[in-house]
Amino acid sequence: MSLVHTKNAATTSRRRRQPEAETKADISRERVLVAAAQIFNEKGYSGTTMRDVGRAVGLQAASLYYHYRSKDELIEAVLDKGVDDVAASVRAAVKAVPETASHKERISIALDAHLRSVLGSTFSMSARRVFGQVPEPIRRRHLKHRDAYGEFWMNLLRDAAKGGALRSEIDVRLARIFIISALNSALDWYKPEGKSVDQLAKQFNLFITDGLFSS
Amino acid sequence: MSLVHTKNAATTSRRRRQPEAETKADISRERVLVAAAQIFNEKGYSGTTMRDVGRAVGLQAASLYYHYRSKDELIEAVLDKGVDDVAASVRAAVKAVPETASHKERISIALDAHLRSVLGSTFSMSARRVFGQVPEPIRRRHLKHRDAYGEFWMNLLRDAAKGGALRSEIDVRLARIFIISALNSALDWYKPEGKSVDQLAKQFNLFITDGLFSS
DNA sequence: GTCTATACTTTGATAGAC
DNA sequence: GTCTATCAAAGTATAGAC
Repeated sequence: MSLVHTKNAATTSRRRRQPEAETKADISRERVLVAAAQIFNEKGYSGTTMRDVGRAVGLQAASLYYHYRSKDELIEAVLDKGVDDVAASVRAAVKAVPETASHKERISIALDAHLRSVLGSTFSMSARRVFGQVPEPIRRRHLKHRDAYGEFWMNLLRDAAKGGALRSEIDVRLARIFIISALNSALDWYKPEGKSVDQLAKQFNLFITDGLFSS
Repeated sequence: MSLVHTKNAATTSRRRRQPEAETKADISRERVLVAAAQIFNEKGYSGTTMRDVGRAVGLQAASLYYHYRSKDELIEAVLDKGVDDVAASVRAAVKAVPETASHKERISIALDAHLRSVLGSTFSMSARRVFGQVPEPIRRRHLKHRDAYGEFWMNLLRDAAKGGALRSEIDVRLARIFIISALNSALDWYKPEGKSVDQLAKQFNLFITDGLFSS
């Protein structure tokens, strides 16, 4: 039957009536993923060993291979979840904006949602940290997830530009990268002990939409 | 006599009249450093082996230990040179600005110099890439170099704020981090095939000082 | 599903000849 | 200064018992 490694094939021994009952395998797999995100975030890609991850979930390193084929498959899952979660969260926030809102309002909401989402997710923290450390093939595959989210922002900005909301000298493509990079940079230095995410979001919004200088 | 590992003790066998004649050791040490920066930048901290570095300079891995005590001493040198070079370059550019210049002009110059310097230096590229991967003690020591440069920017911005050039709602401390992070982010995605550094600098200047939205 | 045992590989670093 | 030889440690991954 070979159910191994096939996340939802484990529906066999289901006893409850929920359409998506979680098997023990599902649960372990999930716990491993969460722990991996945590540890990759702390120690980086090469710095994290399968033994580390195993210890964190109370399993032997060898047992992890029942859930993930390799360390690389594991980190790829972390990476992808990192950006997909943020993308979903921002899309939802923007979708909730009334049609009547201005371009600036819409983009402000998106900025805010991105920052909050990113700072609140171990997966995106982890993804940012290890992205540059991961083997090339993984990075290449993962890039598709980033690009999809990047496209979303491109549309947001293109609409604003068409509506005449943006400065005319601006290269929209560059602006998109600038925005996302600036927001993500918070992952490198933000410490919850200082400013609240709320205050941070307000300042970033100011920096990005209005700039630093007055008049 | 034990001259080993003491960079300038090698002045013993000097034959030329230059006050700083380079011994063979100096030359090798330098070549190793440059190669290391290159390779660390490509493969990251744990991804780079002493064998890799040795191969790049035509030495055996073991021979590197004549010039650097350890892999960590080597990467720390790369890290420090990365930020020190940029700092020196930006300080020089700002020093050359006429006293009569406005705060905005001064800061524009600094932005420009930082971006150019960072994109032109293998050391700063490498430093950015590996900073998050390096053992904690190294990172901690290295942080002093960053902080020194950060202070320079703080003064620049504080002056501008005092002069009333900045928007009053702005948190200067946060603005400093925002600026440096945004500029450095170019290291992650800039490709020489696209826009020129010139164009890039102009756009960044616009984004940061004036913001994205018109009026 | 998870364990124990272990094969295999790679790495940072040292010793000592030249 | 650089080489050859080598070691000890650590890591990924597999095999097979339970």
